[in-house]
Amino acid sequence: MVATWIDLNLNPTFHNTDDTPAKEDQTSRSYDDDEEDSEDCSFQKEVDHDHTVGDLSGIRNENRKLKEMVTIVWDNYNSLQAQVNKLMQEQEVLVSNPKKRKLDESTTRVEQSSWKRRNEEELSKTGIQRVYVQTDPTDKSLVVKDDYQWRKYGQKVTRDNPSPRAYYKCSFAPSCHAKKKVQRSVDDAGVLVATYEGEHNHKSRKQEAMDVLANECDPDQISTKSFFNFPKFDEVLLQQVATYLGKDRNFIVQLAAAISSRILDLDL
DNA sequence: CGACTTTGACCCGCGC
DNA sequence: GCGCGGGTCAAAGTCG
Repeated sequence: MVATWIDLNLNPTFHNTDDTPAKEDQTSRSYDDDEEDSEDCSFQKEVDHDHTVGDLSGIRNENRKLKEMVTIVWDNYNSLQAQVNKLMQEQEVLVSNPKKRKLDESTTRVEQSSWKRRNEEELSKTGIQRVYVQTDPTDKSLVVKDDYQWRKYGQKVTRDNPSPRAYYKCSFAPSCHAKKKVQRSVDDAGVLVATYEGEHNHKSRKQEAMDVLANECDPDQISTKSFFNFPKFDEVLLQQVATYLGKDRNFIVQLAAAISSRILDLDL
């Protein structure tokens, strides 16, 4: 049994698209080898330097591609989330307002949509935004993860809902006046309803991460130090991507194949 | 030890 | 004025 250490880090060799292990072999030479052939040490340094520069530009390209992919995934996620919220709001309007439901049933589709639009406009006018999040119904926590950091300051049981309502302030309070209320839906205990009030006067964690990433991609800002200190990325997004990839059979099969081929390479 | 959560008490607006 | 209910405060507890 050969003990094999597998480097699962996103090291500079992962983007090596031409599948030439010769370069990798050069960089992974042992220190003993370097001591033995000290004559061509300077030459070796040059080769290593060129190789490192090549690696860095490769990482830079890879970083750009990843950023583009993440942006696309994030935009798709947001548009889907907006559609879900819209549907949930329409459903809640019909359930929570029997008078309006009766009225809506007897009116035309055009009238229905115009009334709903007015309702949404009223919400946006007051600066209140409602977000619906599907969660595990058995999970009793009132936590809605978003790009901001919140501090819980109260919890109340309200008359119209057996589920308690949690009150959050932005962690940057009192300088930031943003607030949110989180309560389970009366109709579906698996749905958390987050009501946002006020606007943040600072950047979200995602925006900060994107800024850092943008700086990382800037060729003028490039340094080996910043490359290996991977930016603090949006945890939620990362978790979602990880979950998605974990469910993808093809990805798992390809990952297993890549790992096994790497093990075989190391044994040889 | 600081940041955060919990929870009972308090405040305040609204309807009667 | 009184009671009710939603929102907030603040002390105590918890956690890393």
